Amino acid sequence: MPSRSERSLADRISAGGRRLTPQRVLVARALADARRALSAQELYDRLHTTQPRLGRATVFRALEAQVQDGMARRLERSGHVSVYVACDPEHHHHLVCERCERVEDLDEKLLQPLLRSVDSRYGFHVNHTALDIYGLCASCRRASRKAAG
Amino acid sequence: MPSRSERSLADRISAGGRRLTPQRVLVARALADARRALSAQELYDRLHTTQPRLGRATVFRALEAQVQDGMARRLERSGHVSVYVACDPEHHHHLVCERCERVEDLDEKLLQPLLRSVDSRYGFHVNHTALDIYGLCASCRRASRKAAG
DNA sequence: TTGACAATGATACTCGGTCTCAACTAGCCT
DNA sequence: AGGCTAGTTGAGACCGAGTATCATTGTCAA
Ligand SMILES: [Zn+2]
Ligand SMILES: [Zn+2]
Ligand SMILES: [Zn+2]
Ligand SMILES: [Zn+2]
Repeated sequence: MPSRSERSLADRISAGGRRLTPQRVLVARALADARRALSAQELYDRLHTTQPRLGRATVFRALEAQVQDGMARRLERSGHVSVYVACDPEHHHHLVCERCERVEDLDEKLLQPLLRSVDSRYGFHVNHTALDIYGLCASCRRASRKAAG
Repeated sequence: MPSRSERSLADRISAGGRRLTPQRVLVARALADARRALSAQELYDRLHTTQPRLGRATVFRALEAQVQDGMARRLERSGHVSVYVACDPEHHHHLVCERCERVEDLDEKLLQPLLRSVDSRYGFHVNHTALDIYGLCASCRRASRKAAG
């Protein structure tokens, strides 16, 4: 019954001239509901149990389409596996909690001083930066502090 | 003839209780001479032409050993391929030139303000950061300015 | 409604990387 | 120098993520 979010989901899929198929809706909703980064295989495993007719290649294609349509971003996680996270396309970088796996967006403005220094100190002209910060999110940090006493 | 650098190369391989084999020397020297990031396959292709007896698995193993011994670092380049670059183990991040492929080390101190902000603004406890900055190095930048007029 | 053509799903395939194992050898001990 | 032994090599089987192929299906605009 989440007709609002469902609606906008369908709209965003339809945008860009893509056909609105049940498979794409399925994948997009699953990724959005996860609220964390998942690999295509993980997503396929989850969905395949309840949707036996869903193909593996379709999941890969649906995720790729989401990336191109600005509904998700692909992160190259160490170990040569791509993971996908539902989020806006503008920003570029994430805080990834190693305990609960949640992904938080980093304010791009915080990168400006670093990029300026790179230019001035190294004469290096920055085109693109790949940055992911791993650690403990605020809530996991509180929980672990409490547990540690 | 580069007996000094050759010597220290052998020393560094021997350190950590590893046996000094011609294959390891071969791989280590090739990576050091390249002065840029290379994938295991690229390195194998280069070496295999002049050393037909060198095995593919050996190159992968030699590179992995170099990473563990602090002679090289592995970068997860986009497109699920690992590339290796000969450099010290202490620093963590690189400026990668997209024209000449050279890799330059980034002074870690430049990251401190960003990491502090992440802690204070998001309450996020940073364990580890993966950062690579892509663009044009100083010399390629000069060359391209000159060419563009 | 219908037809063009995008999308799906099954499967074959590619390719980076690892595993296995018999043959080899670096390094140590005598 | 000669031998021992455990680490290393190389060939090839294997694995797993991702892509390509192609007949079939389904969307959506006309
Ligand atoms: Zn995000
Ligand atoms: Zn957390
Ligand atoms: Zn470096
Ligand atoms: Zn350059």
